[in-house]
Amino acid sequence: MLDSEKPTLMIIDGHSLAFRAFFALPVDSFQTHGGQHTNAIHGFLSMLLSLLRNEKPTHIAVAFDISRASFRTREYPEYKGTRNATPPEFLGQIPLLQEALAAMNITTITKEDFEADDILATLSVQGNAAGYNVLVVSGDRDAIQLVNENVTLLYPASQGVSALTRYDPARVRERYGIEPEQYPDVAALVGETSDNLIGISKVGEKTAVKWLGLYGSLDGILEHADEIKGVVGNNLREQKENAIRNRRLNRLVTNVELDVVVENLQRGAMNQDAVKDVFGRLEFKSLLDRVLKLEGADAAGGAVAVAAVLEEAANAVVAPVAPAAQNLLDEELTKWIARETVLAPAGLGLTVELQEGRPIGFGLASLTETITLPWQADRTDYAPLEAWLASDAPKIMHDAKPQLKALKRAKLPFAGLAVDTLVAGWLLRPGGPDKTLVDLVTRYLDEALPVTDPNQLVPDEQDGGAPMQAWYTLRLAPAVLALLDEGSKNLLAEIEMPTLVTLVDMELTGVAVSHEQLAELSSQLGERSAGYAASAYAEIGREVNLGSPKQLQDVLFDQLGMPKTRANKTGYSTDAGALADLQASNPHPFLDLLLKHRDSTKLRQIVETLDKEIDGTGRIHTTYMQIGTTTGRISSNDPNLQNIPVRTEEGRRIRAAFQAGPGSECLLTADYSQIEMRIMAHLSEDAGLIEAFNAGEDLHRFVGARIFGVEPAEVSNEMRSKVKAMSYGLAYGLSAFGLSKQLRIDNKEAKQLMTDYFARFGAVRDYLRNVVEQAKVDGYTQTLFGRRRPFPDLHSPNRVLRDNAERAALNAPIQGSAADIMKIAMNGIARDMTTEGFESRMMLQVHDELIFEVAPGEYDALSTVVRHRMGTAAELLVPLDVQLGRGANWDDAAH
DNA sequence: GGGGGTACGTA
DNA sequence: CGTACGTACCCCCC
Repeated sequence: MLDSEKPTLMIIDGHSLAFRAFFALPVDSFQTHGGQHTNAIHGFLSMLLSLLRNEKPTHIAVAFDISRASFRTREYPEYKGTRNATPPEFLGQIPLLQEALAAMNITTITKEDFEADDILATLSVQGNAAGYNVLVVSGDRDAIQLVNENVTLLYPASQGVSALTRYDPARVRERYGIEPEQYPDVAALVGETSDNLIGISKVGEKTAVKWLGLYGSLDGILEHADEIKGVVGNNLREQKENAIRNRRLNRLVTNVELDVVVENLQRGAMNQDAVKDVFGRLEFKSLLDRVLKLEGADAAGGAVAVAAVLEEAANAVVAPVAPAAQNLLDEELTKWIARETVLAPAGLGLTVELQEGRPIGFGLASLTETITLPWQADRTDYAPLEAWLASDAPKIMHDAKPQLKALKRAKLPFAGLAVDTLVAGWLLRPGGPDKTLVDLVTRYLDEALPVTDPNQLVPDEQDGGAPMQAWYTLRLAPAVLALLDEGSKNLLAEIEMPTLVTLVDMELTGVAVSHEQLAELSSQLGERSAGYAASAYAEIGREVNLGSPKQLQDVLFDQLGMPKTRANKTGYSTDAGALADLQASNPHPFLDLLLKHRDSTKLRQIVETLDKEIDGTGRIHTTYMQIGTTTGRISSNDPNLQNIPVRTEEGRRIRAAFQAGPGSECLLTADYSQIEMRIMAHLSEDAGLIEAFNAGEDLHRFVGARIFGVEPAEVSNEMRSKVKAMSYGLAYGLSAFGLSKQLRIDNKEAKQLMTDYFARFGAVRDYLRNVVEQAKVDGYTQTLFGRRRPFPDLHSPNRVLRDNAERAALNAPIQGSAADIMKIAMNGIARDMTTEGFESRMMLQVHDELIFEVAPGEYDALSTVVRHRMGTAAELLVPLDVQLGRGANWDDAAH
């Protein structure tokens, strides 16, 4: 039987998880108007609802302790004796929780003289024997001993209960270096403070694991106790009774006599009235929504499916039902691929099933058949699959990037990505809500993608396994493509799909970052912030949270009596601009200290975030979001490497920590200078602006000379910075008001500046006006390479919405064309680097900048490729200027 | 724990 | 009353 066909039994340690929830959630924030505390119940139920949604257990039970007393306390009265008295706020929450569970038709189990753990152990053994996939949910590490091939432990990842870590045997081995059944031996040796079980002195996890590796078990260790040297050896011999006692007590009982059998724990319908009553009394509004939605989801899904079948029947068309997956090998698989490829020349659907970034299975689909292929890293009998993956045979995928990353990690060559439906859907509706296969299938096929087999072990799988996903993806692709205009289809094939493949390599490559430098920087910034904070407190004679806008308002506007700043939703602004205004009108040392404190804490926070992301090889791997923006840009997250500071000296020290990794020679940075202004010159065909770029003169100096009627050499710094702000602001829809504010000049002067600017560069104004007018007619804007962005709000009666849409519309073609150009350049560079066999790697993209790690001896050749590809990515009326830099780190490599 | 709000880093 | 993002913290809610 396949795992996915087995029923799933979920057994939960109610007491341990409720107790964790109690400490994870603030007790004061969760109480009813009647004063009943509810934080433990809330936390537990919230976790439970997530589990029900993600894991879809067919059978479920929650076990509770009856009291602290059990056979263990009779045997060893000190057992759990160090525990503090149960907090009074926790008392009383358990019966209410049990009442809520009863309303949800979930069985709760208790057993006199036993702990909840023993009930879990007993049910786990029974479920395993009866052929269930068993999910044990517990906050007690002793449950690790229950893990085996069919039993997975979900253990809270941190203090709370929201994130659960899956412990299967492999994960236990990885985390503890032992087999699951050996865990009690480790715990017996080390001891368990929370249970008041004292272990062997000086023996920690490392030593215990080492001994187990040598002697296999606790018994083996004790037999060979004489062979163990040193102080720990003595301790073992002297204190072995502790270990023996601990082992006796931490062995879970697997034959507790229970009133229920596993088959009777089947999930049934909730009693909705009872649920509403209990949740109502607990005053859980959002949880009630969630629980009713969960219950309703099954029913609604069924209704839609029935309706779809009825409708199809009426039309006398065969209902779209995914073909059952076949499992083929060797010649059969070869034949299948060959045959279906001929029948479906547009491509086959492919879904790589992942677990923690590794491939664990493949789903292939033609329109009429699907194939399922489980995968293990060491298997070698899938030659036909590997050959097909590596070939140019077209593949149609959904959200291919993580899948392609996984293939690369598994060293499986891949080629032939024809369409990614996620990206195609984004081109159709950038900014739309479509993020998943379910979203797109609903919208473009008007079908409900079947909910997965409820026995599925993998969480968040709502779409029916890899073969079925592949089948829906294959059918979705033409539905989406049919709605794309020719330009967008071209953009998809020529720019976006190659970009996706390029990003795969960049993400896997990552960038080397010095932990030492970041740590040093962090401590310096930490000391600095502490100093600023102390001085700031001294100025106002008390300590406040400088990070709290609310508390700052008290200080500034009440205590110091400063004039009110710009209003926002929660009071008055305390942002850097507002504080600078205050400093000008009401100078006070506190303001300056506050700004400096903000600056240093912000930088420190960035440093800390980055430091945490450095992996075992000293590198940081960001994830690029190809569909993350409405304009066509790429975004970066976890961590965001596109907003690393650069403007201040301190910020640049962070960049200096990004360096050429071991074995490489240096970093190369390449950026487009003023690409958006160049695009404006191109699109507007403004003669003055084109001349400015062709003159080779400093742009702002050139423009300043025209506007102020002086020679370029006579343009002062002040004039230049005004012109610069004006030029950049243009592409954002800047108003005279905004310009005056930014430059801190009066509105009249700003207006004059704009008038003078457009007197010389009138085509720019005409172009910007025209973009908006055209967008009103078409309903969308378009970039140089045909990327469209719809703007429904241009006709909104709401002035604010309309104005916002106008500014976004005039910016979209400019920002978007720059994004197109950069993507074209990246793909060209990646292609050249592959075909010419470079060892160097492209690592980062920051909108108009690329960063490479240069292999020894490759700098000159690489810089030639980069300059060429970036410089020729588009043919504009003005040259594309590319600045290159070289250095040992990102800061040095900036020119 | 999660959402809204504010603030701020980048292009 | 300047476009496009992502993240962290505070605060308040459940």
